[in-house]
Amino acid sequence: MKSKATSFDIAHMAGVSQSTVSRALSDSPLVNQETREKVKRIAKELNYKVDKNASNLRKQHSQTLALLFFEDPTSDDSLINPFFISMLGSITKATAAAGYDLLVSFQNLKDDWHAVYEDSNKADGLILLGYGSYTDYEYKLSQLEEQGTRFLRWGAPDEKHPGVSIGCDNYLGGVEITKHMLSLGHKTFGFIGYADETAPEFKARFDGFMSVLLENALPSSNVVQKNAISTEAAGYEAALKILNDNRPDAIVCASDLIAMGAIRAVRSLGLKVPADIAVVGYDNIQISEFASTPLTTVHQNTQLAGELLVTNLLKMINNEPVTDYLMPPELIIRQSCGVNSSK
Amino acid sequence: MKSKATSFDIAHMAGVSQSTVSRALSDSPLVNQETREKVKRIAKELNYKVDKNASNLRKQHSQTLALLFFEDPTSDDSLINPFFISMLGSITKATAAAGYDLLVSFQNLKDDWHAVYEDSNKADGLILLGYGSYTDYEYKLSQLEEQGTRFLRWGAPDEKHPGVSIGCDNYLGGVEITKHMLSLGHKTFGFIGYADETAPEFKARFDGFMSVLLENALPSSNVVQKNAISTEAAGYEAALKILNDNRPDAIVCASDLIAMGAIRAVRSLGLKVPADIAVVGYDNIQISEFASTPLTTVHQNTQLAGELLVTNLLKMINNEPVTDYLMPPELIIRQSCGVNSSK
DNA sequence: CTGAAAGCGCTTACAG
DNA sequence: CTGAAAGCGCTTACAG
Repeated sequence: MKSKATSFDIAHMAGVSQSTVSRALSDSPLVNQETREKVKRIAKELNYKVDKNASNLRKQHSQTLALLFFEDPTSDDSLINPFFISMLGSITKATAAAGYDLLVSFQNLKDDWHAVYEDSNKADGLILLGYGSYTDYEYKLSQLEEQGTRFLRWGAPDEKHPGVSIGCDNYLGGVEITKHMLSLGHKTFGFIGYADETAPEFKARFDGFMSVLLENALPSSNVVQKNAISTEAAGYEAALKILNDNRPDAIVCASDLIAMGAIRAVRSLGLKVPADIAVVGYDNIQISEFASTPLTTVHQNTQLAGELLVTNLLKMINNEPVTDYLMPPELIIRQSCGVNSSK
Repeated sequence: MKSKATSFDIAHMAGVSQSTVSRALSDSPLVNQETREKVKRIAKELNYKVDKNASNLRKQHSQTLALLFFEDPTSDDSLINPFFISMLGSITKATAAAGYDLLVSFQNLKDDWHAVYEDSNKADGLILLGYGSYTDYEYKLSQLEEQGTRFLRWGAPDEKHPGVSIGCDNYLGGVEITKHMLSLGHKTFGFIGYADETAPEFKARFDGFMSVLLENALPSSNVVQKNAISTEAAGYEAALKILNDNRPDAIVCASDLIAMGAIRAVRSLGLKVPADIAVVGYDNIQISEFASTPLTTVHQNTQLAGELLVTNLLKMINNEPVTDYLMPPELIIRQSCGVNSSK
């Protein structure tokens, strides 16, 4: 293994100064066309690549964005929430398109903030990605802000939280899905998913759901809500509890994973989806389309979300103003509610 | 935004030299207990973090691993192969556990190798992850090696390829799945998936499959093979072609995604899985469990794979010897082949 | 145990 | 258009 070439090696071979090499390689207009070409040719021959550490140290920025996944502490190790996974792709691409590198790390919302600061040091900006409540971490967020770290949070804008956030309008998603249910004649509901501050996304969906019921003068006795984390197993358990007590027209689930479990629960009692009980999910994860009964759900445009996150973070880095943004949700009607849309 | 503190600031405040600060912070045994504590306290107060660029430049290594996804050029943008996604989690964790950072980038196998070299410059080692053939890229791989880059390839070891690789035994996977089919009495088969060098993983699965048929003296006229890339749509198309011509006992698919499509095709003709036709997949992606008919498939231990990839790459970086490794596959029997295992 | 000094490989004013 | 020089913020021999 030969030691790597430096700009001095190239300078030597090209018979110019090292400064000129640096200029030529960065396409500075200050350098003669001919010189530039010669330098570039030699650099190529030597398989020379600028040392990022040196370059970044000198330039005082890292040309790197960090993506911090805050894991759902409840979900098991091997199963990352498919929704986030799908955002990873678009974030990676948007980052690369902007000429930045992407540092990815998984964080535990509970304790690993030390690592966050570490990362904030290695990156020009941070993207915070994770379900769940940042409520207990406002303090940390403030500290991040105070420290001058540029960061963007995925999630619903919330005046209680420092920093700007980009998210999907979960309230509106809940509204749309519920209107759809009502239009199909469903009147009594189960709702599965946390509906409190520990899961702001779920709560927003639930609130949207309830608002439509209220609007339509349906009594709150028409709905029974059960907490559940976003897993198939939790959805199954919760659905079973609901079905043991009563038999609503429909079960509204705070996530697709929960919905998968709910469908299994319905079936396990010998009932059919959607003939006996309708089920809706949220997220439009890949499974939802291929499920035994293709799931009616709400799509969140992860492609757009990733791009928005990256371009806005870049704006922050360039000291341009950035504001909260809420993306509209998109209702995807499939078979699990009793409507058969064309495939 | 106040400018970041440096080790000199701390040195000043602590009344010691900057070298001592550096030593104290890195827990050098050379520094007095009391001094260390004072320095650390002040560092904490100032929210000081070592500048990685400076530190890495000085130490001449980056303490970073790069993960390069080679995208299946055929798959659409938004859908990353779930199998790889699942490896991302374990790789990230293993990397973090080793105290390294992870740089993630998506590459196009075709042209973006420039970026690979870039990355090789920013990381101490590279993990190459992607389906498909590296055949055309041997040259690039050699160049990487020549350049002294430490890299590990995910995939079947292959003497034609430079570098060491860690992979799953696809041949054995094909063997096991086929033995299972035979034990259920299936005798005629469709096989969906490329079975040539462009897709070495698929080919190995196919070869394993064929070897068992041969062993059992089944004529090759008992199998019809159709090419397909790893998508639901391609699986659907290919299955339809097979079913239009003949009606095998079972369809063996080179991936779960293909199998999902095959199942849809079988159904679209009014046939049932597995009653009329058995279907098997490969990968054990999340969908396979929740599919309309839970899929019999082959599990690849992504958790282990990720750890193996990281620990072995770290060994390479430390100049320890590393050899190719093939992980055994694991047959997961569910309902799509006609056997009802306990859930 | 501690400090002064060198140097990692760049970029970019400064001077010509 | 080009070169000589400074300096980004560290780590680590070297000297005490």
